[in-house]
Amino acid sequence: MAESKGTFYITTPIYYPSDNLHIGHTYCTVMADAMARFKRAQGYDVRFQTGTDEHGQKIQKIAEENGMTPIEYVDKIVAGVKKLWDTMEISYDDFVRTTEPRHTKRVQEMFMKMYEKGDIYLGRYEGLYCTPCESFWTEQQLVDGCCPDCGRPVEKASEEAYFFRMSKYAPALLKNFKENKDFLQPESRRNEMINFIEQGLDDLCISRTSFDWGIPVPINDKHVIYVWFDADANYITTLGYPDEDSPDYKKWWPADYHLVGKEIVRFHTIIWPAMLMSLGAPLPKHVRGHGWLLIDGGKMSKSKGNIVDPVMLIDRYGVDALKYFLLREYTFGQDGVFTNEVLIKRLNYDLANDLGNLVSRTVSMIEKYCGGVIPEGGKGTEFDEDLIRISTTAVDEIEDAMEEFQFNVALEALWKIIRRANKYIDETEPWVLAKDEANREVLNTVMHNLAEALRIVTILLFPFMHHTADEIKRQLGILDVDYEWEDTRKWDLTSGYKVKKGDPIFPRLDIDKELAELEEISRKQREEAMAKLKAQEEAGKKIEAEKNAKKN
RNA sequence: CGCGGGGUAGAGCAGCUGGUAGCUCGUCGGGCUCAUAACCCGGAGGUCGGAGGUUCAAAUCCUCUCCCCGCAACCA
Repeated sequence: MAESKGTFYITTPIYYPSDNLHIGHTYCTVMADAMARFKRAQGYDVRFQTGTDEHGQKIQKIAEENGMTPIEYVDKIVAGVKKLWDTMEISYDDFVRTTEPRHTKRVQEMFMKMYEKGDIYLGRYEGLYCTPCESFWTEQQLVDGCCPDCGRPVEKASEEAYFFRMSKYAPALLKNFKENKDFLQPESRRNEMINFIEQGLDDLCISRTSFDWGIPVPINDKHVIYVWFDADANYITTLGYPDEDSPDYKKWWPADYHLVGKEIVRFHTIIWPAMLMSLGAPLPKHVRGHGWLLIDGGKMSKSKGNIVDPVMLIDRYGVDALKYFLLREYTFGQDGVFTNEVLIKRLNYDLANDLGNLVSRTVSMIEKYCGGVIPEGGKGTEFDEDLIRISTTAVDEIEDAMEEFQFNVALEALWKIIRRANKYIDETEPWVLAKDEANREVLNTVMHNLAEALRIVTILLFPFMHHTADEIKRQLGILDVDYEWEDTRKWDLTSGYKVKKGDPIFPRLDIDKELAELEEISRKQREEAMAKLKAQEEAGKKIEAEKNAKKN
C-alpha cells in the first residue's frame, strides 16, 4: 500500500432504534461505506463512524408498550442493527451508542462547558401538551387540533427547561454558509438553510422534565438532555472531546463529511455548528444531504405498512446486488422511487446481462482458445485502442464523480468499460479468429485485452461490491495479486495467470416470477405490521388506563 | 405572498456556468453464436407543464401562471 494521502473522517447519522431499520437507513449507510472504502482504496487513512441515538421519550414509551425497560428494548434493536451491518459488511471503524458512558459523560462535560460560558440558561418551554400521553406537541404535529397519539384535545402548557443561546450564533452561522460554499451540498439545501437563518433563529430547548430516559443535566437532576444536543455530540465524544489533547480528537476532527438525510440537514448545519462555535471547536468540513427512497410515491412509514426490509432483499439477491442497486439507481440529493420492478430490472440488466455475462464469455473463451491461460498482448486489432483508452481513463471519471458523492455517475463510468468490452468481443469476433491458426497473435491479444479490462473493473468495483470484485478476480486467476488503485491507469498486468470458470456471478432472474414473489412477501409484511401496530396501540392504552387508575 | 424541490420520448431519469435534446428500459428491424435466450448494430418516438420576455441563439437566464411533492425546530 502506498503512503497515506492523509486522514478522512466520515459519519452516518446515528439512527433512532425505535424499530428495526429499513432500506432508507441502509441506503445512507451503504453510501457512507462505499465512500469509506473508496477513500481507503485511494490510500487515505479513513475513520468511518455510525451508531444509534438511543434516548428520548419515544423510546421510553415503546419500551413500556413492549413490557421492557428502555435499555432492554434498545439493546435488542441495536443487536439487530449491528447484525444487519455485519451481514452487509459495512466497514465502520466505530459504532457509537449514546447510552455508552464514553458518550454520556462527555455530553455532560460539554453541557457544563457551554453553561459556564453563559450559553445555556434556564427558561420555560411553551407548547401544546397532552396530559394523558404526557407529551408536548408542536402545532404542526397535531391531527385535527388534537393529540396525534390518542386523539384527545391538547392544552397550552409550559415546563421549566434549559435553553441553548443559539440565536447568538446566527450571524456566524450565516457567515459560514456564505463564505464556505462547499460546506453544504446540494445547493438547494444550502439555500434552504440560509433562508431559515435569515428568518431568525430562536434559542434551542435542550432539556426536558416530562420524561427521564436521557442523559441527566449535571447540575439539575430533574432534567434530562434533549435530543439533538445529545445526538450530534456523538461525532466528537467518540474522539475523546472535550479533551482537546486526546490523540483521536487531534487526528480526526474536524470531520471531512457528515452524510445525513435531507430532513436532518438543519440539525447538522445550524444546531450542530452553533454548538461547536459555543464550545470553540472547529466545524465539520462538509455536510452532504441525501434524498429519500419513496415507496408508492410516498414516504415509507410504519402506519402505511410499506416498509422495505433490507434483510429480505439480501437473502434473495445478495449483499452486493442490493448495494449496487442503491448506489446506481438514485441521484444523490434527490428523492427516488423504489419499486420491486426497478430493482429486479436493474439487477438483471446491469449485473446479470452486462457484467456477469462479460465475465462468463471472457473466461470461457480464454479456456477454450488459450488453454485457460491469459496470453501476452501483441499485435491486435483496430478496436484495441478504444477499449484501452476507455478502460484506463474510467478512474478519472469515477474520482471526479465520487468527489461529488455522485455514486450513480461513478458506476455508470465503470459500466462504460463493461459495455465497451462486450462490444469489443462482437467487433473482434474471436470465434472467427480461432478458426485459423494464422490469427493466433490477434486472438491472443483480444483475450489479453479482455482480461485487462476486467482486471481494471475489479479494482474500480471493489469499493462498491467487494465480493463481486474478488469473485471476478478468482475466475481470472488473479485473486492473490495485490493490485493498487493506480494500476487502473495501467495496461498489461495479467499475462500468464490461469483462469477458472465458476458459476455465473449474477444469475439471470425471471422478472415475472420474482415480482410475484416479492409482492406476496410485502403483502404478508403489511399484514404483520398492521397486527403489530394494533397490538402496540392496545398495550399503550392498557398502560395508560393503569396510570389513570393510579392517579384516581 | 412561510420556505424549498420537481414537471424533458410509452416508463424511469440525466442535461439547466445558453449554441444541433441524452441515458437505461420498452418498442420495431437487423447481426452474431464466445456467453447467463445473454451480446452487438440501426430505426421510430419529445414544439423539454403553459404564457410572455432577454438574446444572433433558451430545456438552460428573467417575469407571470398551472399542477405534483417535501419541510415548518424528535422520521435516512
